[in-house]
Amino acid sequence: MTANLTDDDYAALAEFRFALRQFQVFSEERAAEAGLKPQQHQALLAIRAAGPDDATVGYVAQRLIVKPHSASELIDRLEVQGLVRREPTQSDRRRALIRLTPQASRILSDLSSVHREEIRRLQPSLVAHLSRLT
Amino acid sequence: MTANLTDDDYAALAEFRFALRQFQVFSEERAAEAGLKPQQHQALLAIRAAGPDDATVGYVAQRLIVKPHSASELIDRLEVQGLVRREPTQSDRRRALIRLTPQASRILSDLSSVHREEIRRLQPSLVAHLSRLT
DNA sequence: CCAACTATATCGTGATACGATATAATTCAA
DNA sequence: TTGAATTATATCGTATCACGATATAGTTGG
Repeated sequence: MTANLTDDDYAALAEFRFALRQFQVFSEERAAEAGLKPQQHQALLAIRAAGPDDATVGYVAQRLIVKPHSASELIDRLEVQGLVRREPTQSDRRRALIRLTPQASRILSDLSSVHREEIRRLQPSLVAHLSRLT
Repeated sequence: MTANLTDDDYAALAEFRFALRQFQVFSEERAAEAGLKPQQHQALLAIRAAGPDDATVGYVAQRLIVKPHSASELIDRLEVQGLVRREPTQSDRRRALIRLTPQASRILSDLSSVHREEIRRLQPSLVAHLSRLT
C-alpha cells in the first residue's frame, strides 16, 4: 500500500501543488478585481456553461461540489448583487432556473478571457509536473 | 482585450475547474481520513519537500502562498497535534526549523502515495482539458 | 391520496486566513 | 558602535463561508 517515496517524489508533489495554488491565487485575485468572491466566479461560470434549462441551484451545487444549501446561499448573494436572477419554472415549481444578468455576462466574459490566457501560459508547466509524477 | 468566447470555451473552462475541484475534494477527504485539515496536509508536504535547512515558518508561507502569520498559526496547530516540532536555529535566533515527527512522516507517506496514484489516474483527463483550452 | 422523496431555503456554528499590531533579532550606514 | 530600518515570527479580534440540522413546498409512486 505505502509505496516508497523518494525525496524527488515529495518535491514533485509539492511543486505540483504550488503550481495549482499559484493558479488559484491568480484566479482569486482576478475575481476580486472584478468584485467577485472566488466561489461567485465559479458559480457564474457553471451557470454560463450549463445548458439553458440546466442551471438550477442543484446543478450549481453539483458542479461546485458543495451542498445544495450552500449553493442556495451562494446564489442568494449573487442575486443581491444583481448578478443572477431566479426564474421560476412551470414544469417543476420547486426549481428555479438561474440566469446571468448582462452585468454578470460582461464580468464573466472578461474573467474567462484572462483565465484562458493564464491557463495557456501555465499549460507547459502543468503538463511537465504531471509527467514528472507519472 | 475581451476575446470572443464561444459556448465551448465556457464549457471547457467549467470542466477544467470541475476536474480541479474533484481533485481538491479527493485530497481533502483523504487528508480528513488521516486526521488532517487540508492546509495541514499541504504544510507537511511543503516541509518534507524543503531542504533540511529551509523549512521555516516563512518558507511554508511562501509555498502555501499565505501570510507568514497565517503559516505561524497553521504550524501552531500542527505542533499541538504532535505532527511537527520547532527547532531553534543558532545562526538566526528569530527563525526556527520545522521538523516532522515520525507520526507526521508516516501519515504524509501514506497520503502522498495515494495522491500520486490519483494524479496518475487523472493525468490524461487533465492534459486533455488543458489541450482543449490551448 | 398519502407517504416518500426531491429541491430549495433558513439558522446557528466552527474553522481559518486575514489585517492590524507587537516583539525580538538582525543588518546596515553614519 | 549604535540606533534606525528591516526581517521573522507571533498574538488578537474579525469576517467569511460551507456545513449540519432542520424546515417547507412541491412532486411522484403505490
